[in-house]
Amino acid sequence: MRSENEPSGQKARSFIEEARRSQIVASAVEVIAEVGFHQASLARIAQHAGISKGVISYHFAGKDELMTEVVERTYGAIAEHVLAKMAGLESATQLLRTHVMSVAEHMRGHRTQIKALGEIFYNFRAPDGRPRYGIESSEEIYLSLERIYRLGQETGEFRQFDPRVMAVTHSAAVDTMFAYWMAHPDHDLDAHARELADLLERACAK
Amino acid sequence: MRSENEPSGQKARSFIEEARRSQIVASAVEVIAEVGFHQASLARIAQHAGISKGVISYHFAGKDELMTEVVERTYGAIAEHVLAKMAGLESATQLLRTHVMSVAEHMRGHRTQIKALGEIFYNFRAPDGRPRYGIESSEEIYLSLERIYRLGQETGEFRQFDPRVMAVTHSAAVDTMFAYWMAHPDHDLDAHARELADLLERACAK
Amino acid sequence: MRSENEPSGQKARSFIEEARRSQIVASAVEVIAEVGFHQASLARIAQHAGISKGVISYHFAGKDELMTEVVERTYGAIAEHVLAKMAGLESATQLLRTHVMSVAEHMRGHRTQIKALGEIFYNFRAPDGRPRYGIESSEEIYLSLERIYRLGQETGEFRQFDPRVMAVTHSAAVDTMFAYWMAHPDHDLDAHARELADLLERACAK
Amino acid sequence: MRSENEPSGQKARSFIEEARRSQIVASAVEVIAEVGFHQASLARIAQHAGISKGVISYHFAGKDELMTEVVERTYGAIAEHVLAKMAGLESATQLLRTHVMSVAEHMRGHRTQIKALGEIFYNFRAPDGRPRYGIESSEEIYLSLERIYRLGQETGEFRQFDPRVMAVTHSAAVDTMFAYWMAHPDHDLDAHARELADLLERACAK
DNA sequence: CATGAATGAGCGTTCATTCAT
DNA sequence: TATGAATGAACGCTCATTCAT
Repeated sequence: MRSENEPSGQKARSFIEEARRSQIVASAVEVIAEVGFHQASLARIAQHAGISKGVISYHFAGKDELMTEVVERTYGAIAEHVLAKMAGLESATQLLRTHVMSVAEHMRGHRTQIKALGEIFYNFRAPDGRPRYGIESSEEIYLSLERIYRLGQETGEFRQFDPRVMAVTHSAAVDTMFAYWMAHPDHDLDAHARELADLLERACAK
Repeated sequence: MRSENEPSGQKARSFIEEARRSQIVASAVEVIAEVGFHQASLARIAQHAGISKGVISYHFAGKDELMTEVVERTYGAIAEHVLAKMAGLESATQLLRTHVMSVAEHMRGHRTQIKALGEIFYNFRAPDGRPRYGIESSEEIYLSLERIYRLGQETGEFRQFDPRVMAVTHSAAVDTMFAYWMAHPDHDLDAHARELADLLERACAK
Repeated sequence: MRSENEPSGQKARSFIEEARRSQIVASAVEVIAEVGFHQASLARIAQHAGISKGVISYHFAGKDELMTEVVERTYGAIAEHVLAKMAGLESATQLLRTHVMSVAEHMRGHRTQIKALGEIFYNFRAPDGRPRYGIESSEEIYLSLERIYRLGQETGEFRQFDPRVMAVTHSAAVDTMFAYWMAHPDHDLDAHARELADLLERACAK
Repeated sequence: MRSENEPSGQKARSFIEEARRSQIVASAVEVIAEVGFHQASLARIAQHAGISKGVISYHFAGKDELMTEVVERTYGAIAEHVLAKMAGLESATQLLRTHVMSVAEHMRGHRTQIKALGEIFYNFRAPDGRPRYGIESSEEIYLSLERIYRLGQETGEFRQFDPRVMAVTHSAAVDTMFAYWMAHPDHDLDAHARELADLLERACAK
């Protein structure tokens, strides 16, 4: 196991190692998206990547670490894209609409990754049986969205409502927009996003 | 399989059998809710019920039939409750609000069942690997909700919008209200439901 | 278990009991012939007979006793038929030919029974793993056939040869004639029997 | 399954792997010969070989593949030996006698293998319940033997008879010679083979 | 670094048998 | 007599993990 060699914890990974990790993560994403979390065995992931099972064990402490890495990379990519789009905007309405639209935008180009992300969020559990990423781990998102809704209330753009309920609903609506689109690939994602933005905007309006 | 012991093909289930099936279904619900679909092995379900593994195989053709039964019973109970509450209502606004409120009402008394239901919906797959209850099987719900929203548009209560997006969002918001409440048991479910009803009502308002 | 009630071992079976045993044996024969010895579970045999599994356990000490009964009844029927045909014949050649022809005759009307018999002979094993009816249990047949061949040698009809090899070969040829006919139902069983009788007769001729 | 660990699809088997497969096949042969096909579970075969159950699953796709391999290796060895002995012979009488004698010769050194082969032939069934190697799969042998008998008829060595009946009988006689010898280890196999060759030769003679 | 090999626990399922009613 | 119910062992198989090379 790699970590045995790095008691200090932070030694930089070699280029080769980084490449292997990326390759394995990519393979994991594809396999999970295709066959689901539980059918995505290390054997299948290795086979899909064209490497031996042992390689995965060598580069990752276990299946858990691999899954965690998938989540971090995939989730990070969404956040990066969305935050870039929202940077500089000042009105709550604009922020709200931009969030919905930019997530949809990102979805279109990253179906597989987001599918895999959802599978892991929903299925990955600690050895004690408790979900590793329960809804608790959405707290960060809820806080971000709440900030937008609170801003709108402060500026007077929005009526008074419970920002937490709005954030939870907003988040759920966006996630399900993705799931619906995955199940109905001909569905017009852009139109859905626009309708959803309207919906949320009106729900907040005074 | 049960029929091994029974000459006649279609005999109604005996009282004892019905009791056992119910007991097993109940145990399955509890185990699934606690450890998740995939960790809910027949061995665990049997152990939890205090019976031997073979009993389950005796009363159910297989894990599939057991899961199907759990879904039918649990989902049926929700539908029954909600439909009863909505019966007789005529205004789309009332229907919409009642749907949200009555689902929340039911949730409060059936946490475990609904948790298990979600696990099965999300994780149960056919032998070919395809989800048994994918988002496709929400079609029925979407159609029901669409009917409400269309009614509102026809009566002039609601503005023009895409009823499908509204239905999908409504459904997601309700499901996530449940998940959020499960993760935060002190959360005020009723208040959330009321806020959500407001939110949806305003989103539709002219 | 029945035998518990009859320490003396020989109490006559009631009419009802006899009927049940016959019914179960008949069902066992049909099931074994259709799906093979190992797939012929008590459950399947009971289901095929339209009775509950428990009935079999009640009337037979176990699967072993049932199988033994099938063998005895089926084998007895063949012996009865063949011996009747051979009764009164005196020349070894006639006896030999009649044996082959009468077995074939019986086969035509008892495909299922003989198929089942073969399955049991070949597959039925004692708990220690040893075949219950190995080739050792053909000893009786071999002795009968040997008697015919010895007779022919004594009367001068036949040349000198090892009667045991002839008997073993004769028996195998007849059994395989059946197996071949089962696999090729359009095969002309009578013609095969006649050819086989010729073959054996010539093999013995001076 | 082996391929899990192997990137390239068609790589030749390593020496070690080949050794393990041979070891497992050998163990399977011994266990099958001793306790019969159906009692020969993977657990027993593994235990007999002194390895864990998983090893078998690792080297063979499943029980089916293992059984198929046993058949191929064992049957191949017989064919090889017999064909070598028959090569170059031209008279039908010689071919016939050599076939019987060389099979017997091979039997003497491969009791266990041939016993196991018989078990598999008779008991191995496809998932649909149909025998994997029924009497139908003896067709190849029948054709070979028929060729010999036809040759004899053409050259005038043999009288006219149905070559198929002769082939089926020949094959059955040889198989049963083996079974008889297995049950009676003191039986003189060579003498039996010689007697059988005489028997068949005379049965064909003009 | 990477591999192939091996492990052992756990899975869903089948089945002969036992037993109270 | 007959039944439905229940048991528990064994089955083939999957899989994350470990390890010598």
